Amino acid sequence: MGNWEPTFDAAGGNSRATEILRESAKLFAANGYDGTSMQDIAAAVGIKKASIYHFFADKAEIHRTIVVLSLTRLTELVQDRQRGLERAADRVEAFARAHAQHIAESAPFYFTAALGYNEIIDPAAKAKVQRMRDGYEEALRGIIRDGIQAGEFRELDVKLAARAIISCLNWMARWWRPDGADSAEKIASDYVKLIIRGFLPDPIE
Amino acid sequence: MGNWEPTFDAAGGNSRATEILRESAKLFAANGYDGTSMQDIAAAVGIKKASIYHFFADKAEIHRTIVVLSLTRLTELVQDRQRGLERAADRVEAFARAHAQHIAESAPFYFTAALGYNEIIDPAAKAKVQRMRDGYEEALRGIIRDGIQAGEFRELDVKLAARAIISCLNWMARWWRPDGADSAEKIASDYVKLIIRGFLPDPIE
DNA sequence: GTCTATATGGTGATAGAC
DNA sequence: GTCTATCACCATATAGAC
Repeated sequence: MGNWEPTFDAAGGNSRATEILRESAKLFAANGYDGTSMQDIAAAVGIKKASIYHFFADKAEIHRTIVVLSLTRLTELVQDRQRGLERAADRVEAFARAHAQHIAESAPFYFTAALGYNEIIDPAAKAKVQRMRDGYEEALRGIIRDGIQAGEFRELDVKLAARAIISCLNWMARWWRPDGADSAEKIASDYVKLIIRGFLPDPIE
Repeated sequence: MGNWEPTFDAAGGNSRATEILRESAKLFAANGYDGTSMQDIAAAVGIKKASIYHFFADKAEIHRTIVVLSLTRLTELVQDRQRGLERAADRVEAFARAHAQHIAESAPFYFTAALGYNEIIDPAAKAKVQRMRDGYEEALRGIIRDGIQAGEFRELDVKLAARAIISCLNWMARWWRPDGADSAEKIASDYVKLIIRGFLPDPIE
């Protein structure tokens, strides 16, 4: 269904654990953390719920693992895709398209990672996720800063600008569905072009 | 804590019902719908949980009521605040500021309304909320359309533009906290100005 | 590694006294 | 309008056989 699946193999290389993570991600996304029972997960995998505890200490650990893996994949993706491009506008667009690709490939998975990490109770894990998210945003800020330095963008509030774009992308994960008219990547690209260009008409010569 | 509270009185005029709604809103926002038990709500109000059922048929009705009241208040607020202004840019900004005011005044309350309405199972209520949200977005689209017609904005994708601004506002409800450096209204205003102006420098004369 | 069986506790909701 | 008492259910998690 998407190439985020293989990354799950990083979680120990165990195939059954991978299955549990994958099915859990779908269920968490569809029904929420509390709305998903261990019984639901077991049924989706095709085992009994007690068997899950052979691989994960508890339900929270499943969720935590999903969030970290998803954020790791997201960060890799956006970094890779913008690298090599010259113009800052193109780099921002590539960044956004990569984010959108991650949403499209792993809608349920992403959803949990980006929006549901509040469920993480463990303080250490929470801090780690926060750090990952900060690093992710900082990557976009760096691109925008480069654009200003190159004279391609005006002197603007970098933090605000990065936040505006990421807000559009994160919110998109809430409403976008694969069966819609436009692909996630197209919408992301349109957002970026609209925001970079602004609403104002060309000045009259 | 905010002037959304009086609107609760529309819910029958009963003071105890109002208390239940207010405390529930806070708890839903803090811990989620599933993460909030009838016991939690009762304790916050200072009654026993069985008493809640004298005012509301079930837990879902409490949530549904909160969502509808919040969206009603939000729609009134954004409509009122932009009326009378002339320039489309000012009207968009007033719209966004009003939305931000609603977030600031009733952060927990708003949160539930804007982001948690997925919890609504009842199809009729769900449709109603969807209609209210559509009406809300359409109000912003109307302002942008006016701006294009007046030549103040260029010919742009109105739906996308409205969605971009609302994405920023909705996402802000996720991360903004009253003790931060900037007020919600200031951030909303900055978002709008940034997006309307765009990232590009003035053309060299 | 997977199972059956079960411990333990919290949940939404109801009955009925006052 | 608020209470006590309780029901029926489902949750997470564990024990221990195979």
